[in-house]
Amino acid sequence: MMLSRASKYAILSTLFLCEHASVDKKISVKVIAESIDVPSPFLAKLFQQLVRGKIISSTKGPNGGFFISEENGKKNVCDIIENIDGLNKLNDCFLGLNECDSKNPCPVHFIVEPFKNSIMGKFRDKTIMEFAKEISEKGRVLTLKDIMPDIDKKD
Amino acid sequence: MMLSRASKYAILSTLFLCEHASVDKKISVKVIAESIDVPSPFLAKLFQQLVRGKIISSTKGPNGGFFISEENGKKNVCDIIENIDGLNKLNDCFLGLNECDSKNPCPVHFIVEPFKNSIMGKFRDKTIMEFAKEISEKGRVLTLKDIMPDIDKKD
DNA sequence: CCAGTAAAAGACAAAAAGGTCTTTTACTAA
DNA sequence: TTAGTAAAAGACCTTTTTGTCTTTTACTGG
Repeated sequence: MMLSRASKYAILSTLFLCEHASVDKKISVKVIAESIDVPSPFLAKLFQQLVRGKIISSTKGPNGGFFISEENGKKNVCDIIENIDGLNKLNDCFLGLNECDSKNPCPVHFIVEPFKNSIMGKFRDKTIMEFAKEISEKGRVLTLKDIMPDIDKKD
Repeated sequence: MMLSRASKYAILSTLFLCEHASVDKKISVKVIAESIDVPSPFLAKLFQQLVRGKIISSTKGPNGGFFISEENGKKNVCDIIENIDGLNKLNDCFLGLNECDSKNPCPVHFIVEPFKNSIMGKFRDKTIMEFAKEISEKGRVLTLKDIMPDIDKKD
């Protein structure tokens, strides 16, 4: 039950887009990659997939870039994970057993289960837009480096 | 914060040894590998490391094999994880941020934190021997295939 | 002390994850 | 309509993880 680095990048950068981008303020991979501190060609690849999965949107050309459409904003974090890792990754047994449930639990099943439910709940209950909003209201910074580069003054 | 397959194998097979092996009933890699349903040369490698880390014990030759000494039995699950993956693997931020604490939490920090504490507690509070005992008392089977091969009738 | 057994050691192979680079396509503004 | 910009696509490389194989070493029972 754990996320690949790709998923983590995807979650962080999508939330980043929620906070900082919109239809008329698109952001390029390079800028996001630097803000989130992630290799940009790798992020570019990821973004292609997220676009195909309708998690984020993009337009090419000058003033092009990535952003969150209204439709995109309604997705939730589970959708992101599902799109990159497949949702089962989070549901899989902590110790890797392929049969593991309350009837036939692995040694740590009853420790892990409540957590899984709690986190999946959080990840499903709110849209990414709500999630991002909640985070920014709590004064939480999404970037690794808490220094925000001057994205906002462009345009 | 997640385990490699190696760690999972290590935990399962160590608990298996706790239940089924002792100084005068050593078990070979092959038997364990089959019971736990794990590739045996891979397990063999892992076991070498676990022996070096004093998590399990071994003797070569006829009637040789792996077992849990009294000293070994006092280790806990964290020791196993630490020996294979390094303990930080479990402590790392869920989203991969390298700065993530209550002062500067990642978006899911407060969801993940209680779980981490709870599971680490469970993994540290009991020795592997106690852990294994508790599991078998609860009628819990450790193997993937709940069919136990006929290890017990040997010797 | 010899034959056989089982782990130790370490070289090797395969697959997956992570990361990079180049070319093509689409768009926009001058 | 053309020049430049930025994503799309896909080939390619690197590292890590997982898994295999062969040889050596240690022990034991006869």
